[in-house]
Amino acid sequence: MKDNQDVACENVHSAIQDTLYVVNGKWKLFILSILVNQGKKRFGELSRESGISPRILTKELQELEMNQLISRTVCNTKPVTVEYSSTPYAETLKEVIDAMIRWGQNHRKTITGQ
Amino acid sequence: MKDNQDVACENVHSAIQDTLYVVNGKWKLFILSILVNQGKKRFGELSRESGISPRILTKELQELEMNQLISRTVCNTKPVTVEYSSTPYAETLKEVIDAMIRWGQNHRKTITGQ
DNA sequence: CTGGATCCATTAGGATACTG
DNA sequence: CAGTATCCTAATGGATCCAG
Repeated sequence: MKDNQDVACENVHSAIQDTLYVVNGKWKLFILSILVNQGKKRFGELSRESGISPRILTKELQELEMNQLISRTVCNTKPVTVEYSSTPYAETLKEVIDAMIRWGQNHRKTITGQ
Repeated sequence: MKDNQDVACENVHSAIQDTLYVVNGKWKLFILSILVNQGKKRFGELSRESGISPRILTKELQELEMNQLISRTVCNTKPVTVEYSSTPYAETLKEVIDAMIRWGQNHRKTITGQ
């Protein structure tokens, strides 16, 4: 294991940085957790439920779409509505998201003294 | 599971936000991954290996220490050296760290076309 | 309804030089 | 060696107005 670790050392470091680069900031993993766990949402729903202002939400959604983690569908309604949903590729992040949810739940118990 | 999800919905959201609040920024999880996987490091080692400038590193380490995720030990050397190491509580974050390392490795393969 | 445009305040992050 | 001080840039976030 030591040997493995030594040779893999550089890769391990760049790996976690690669992930942090894709899901950087306060919002991306949060948005993904909503879409992955609850399915598709419209722009307004996301804005309301997350508390993210439209300007920031637009930017975050565009970056997530660039990384193939969400898809954007314009609906033929009047006025137009737009649905965002997580892609199959985003499902591969579920392991990360779930681990963070579990840790957050446990951490809250810990700091509030159970 | 639907029922569970509905009642747990608010908690799930705040949970991931709680986690993101503790390990916010580009560096905290990266620093933790080094200390968790490689054991204790001195300030200078961390700065060199991570590429984080001293000012930022100091700030990040202080915040991690405040959250009981790392411990700081001043050694009786001349000149003084300081060792940082992950705490047992940081081990509970290993699940998150490892998931992010695995995802980053896979993501790199994906975007470079395997 | 979606989301772009503008303006402004706050914060995060980086480079460099310097002190105990 | 460890960490501060100073200075600066970029990113983040909120408010509001507006257009397709």
